[in-house]
Amino acid sequence: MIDVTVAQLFRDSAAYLGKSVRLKGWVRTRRDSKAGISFIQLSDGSCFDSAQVVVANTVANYASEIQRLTASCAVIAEGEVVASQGKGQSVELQASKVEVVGWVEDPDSYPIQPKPHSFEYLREVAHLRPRTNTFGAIGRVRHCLAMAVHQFFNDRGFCWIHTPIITGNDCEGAGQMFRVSTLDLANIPKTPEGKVDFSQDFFGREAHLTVSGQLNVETWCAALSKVYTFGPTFRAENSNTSRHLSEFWMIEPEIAFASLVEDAQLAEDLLKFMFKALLNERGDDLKFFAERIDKECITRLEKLVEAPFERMNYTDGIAHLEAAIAKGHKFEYPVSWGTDLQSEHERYLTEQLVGRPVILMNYPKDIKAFYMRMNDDGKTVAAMDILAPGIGEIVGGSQREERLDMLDKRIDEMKLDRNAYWWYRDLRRYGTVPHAGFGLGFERAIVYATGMANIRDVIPFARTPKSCEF
RNA sequence: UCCCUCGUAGCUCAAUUGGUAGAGCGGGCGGCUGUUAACCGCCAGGUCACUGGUUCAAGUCCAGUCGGGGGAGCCA
Repeated sequence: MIDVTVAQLFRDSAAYLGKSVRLKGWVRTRRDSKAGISFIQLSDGSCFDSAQVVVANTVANYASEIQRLTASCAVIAEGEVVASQGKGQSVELQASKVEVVGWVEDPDSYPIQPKPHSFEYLREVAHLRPRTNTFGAIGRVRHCLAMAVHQFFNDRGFCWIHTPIITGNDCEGAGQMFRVSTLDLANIPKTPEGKVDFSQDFFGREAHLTVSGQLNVETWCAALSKVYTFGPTFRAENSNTSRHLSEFWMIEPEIAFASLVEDAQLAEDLLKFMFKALLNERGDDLKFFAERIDKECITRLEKLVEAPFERMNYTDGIAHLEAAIAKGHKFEYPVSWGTDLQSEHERYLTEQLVGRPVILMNYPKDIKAFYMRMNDDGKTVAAMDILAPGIGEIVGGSQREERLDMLDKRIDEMKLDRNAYWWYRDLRRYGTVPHAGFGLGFERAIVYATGMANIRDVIPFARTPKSCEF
């Protein structure tokens, strides 16, 4: 008797023919034949497909238990692997014994049924949705992409740096932060001036959840040369869209002795590596997404992997948009050099003009962060965004300002406090070096790969404003 | 936060100008079949999101509240 997963059974079906094996999993459906046979679709999550377990009425608990099995009952099935007499599967398990490990109480109201459910509904039963086809596939795709990220960087000599989740910087500059505190909310200590006395808080100062590991990872970049972070990130913005989460995962590489050109190439190489791995390893799940979620998803990935990304200066992007307007294309918002692109503008460039991902580079300094490197024209900074059809911005990055005088100038211009950045500024005082990096939204990459419409459905437990039930 | 939209059985949805609340799936029982989202018959299952109002009469009209979704902004 050998323990096998469904994935192993189908991958090496010829080798298992005639062998006695044990499968463990959950019932998807049960079909009865009153001639004395029941068919159980058994899923263990190891691959997209479920296995067919054939149970004859000669099995001891056939009438007492097998015929009472409903969706999601947990069972252990033992028997011989035989060639299937039916269509739909190459092999099946001819059961000699089926042990019911866990029943479903009140099958009448069990929330997951063998039929399509709306994703909105499934979010309300997030603890049970992994048992559906779609979310099982999401789980495996997510894992595959995460492993590909680590393999990509490891192959290229990067070190994975575990940047902190809790940060004492209230100056990371990427948006609203969640406060971390152990103060008694009903009895908050105050200073003589009437302000909250954070010196009595856990860390003796204000603390928040990180909105980016970039500033921290730059310190390790200035010693290990090639580094990256891959971890959770938190934004307390009141964003209610299909592209935003309050807690999401981000990949942030940082490379020393590098410019924006190498940075953009790294981002392109990473995305292509991730999606190649997905095409190679999760064909079963992608096939499902192509059939049920988004017809284009496989061809879109194949196209992305093959063709070079389009590179375009911000200034040229504006020119393209103005040309489109001249030809009669209507945008809701006006286009002019110096303003940030609206969603509709990004969509036009990547979806209509190019039809592939676009790397937009060298943005006006006034719409970008203080740490981005000033270009020689004095008007633009060495920033880049990668815009992807269907989701918009998937990567945001830049070459960092490595010259202390220029960095200080930008900190002052943006009315930030130099002292708050003392250790970040130290990096420019002690062996500074040109360096660059970017942030890749992990869930946005999954959305792109699968064609799932809402980012809340590509993370196991979505955190969004007014939503933290599970 | 702003704009739009939706809320009816366990789930997916229907219910005409305001006039007794319906189907499919799922569940139970029975039938049939090496079945494939199986099929056929019967049965059970509803505070029509909540609160108030208009009306002889409200799932339907009005107001408010709560919740879901889409779009925008912010960004990844």
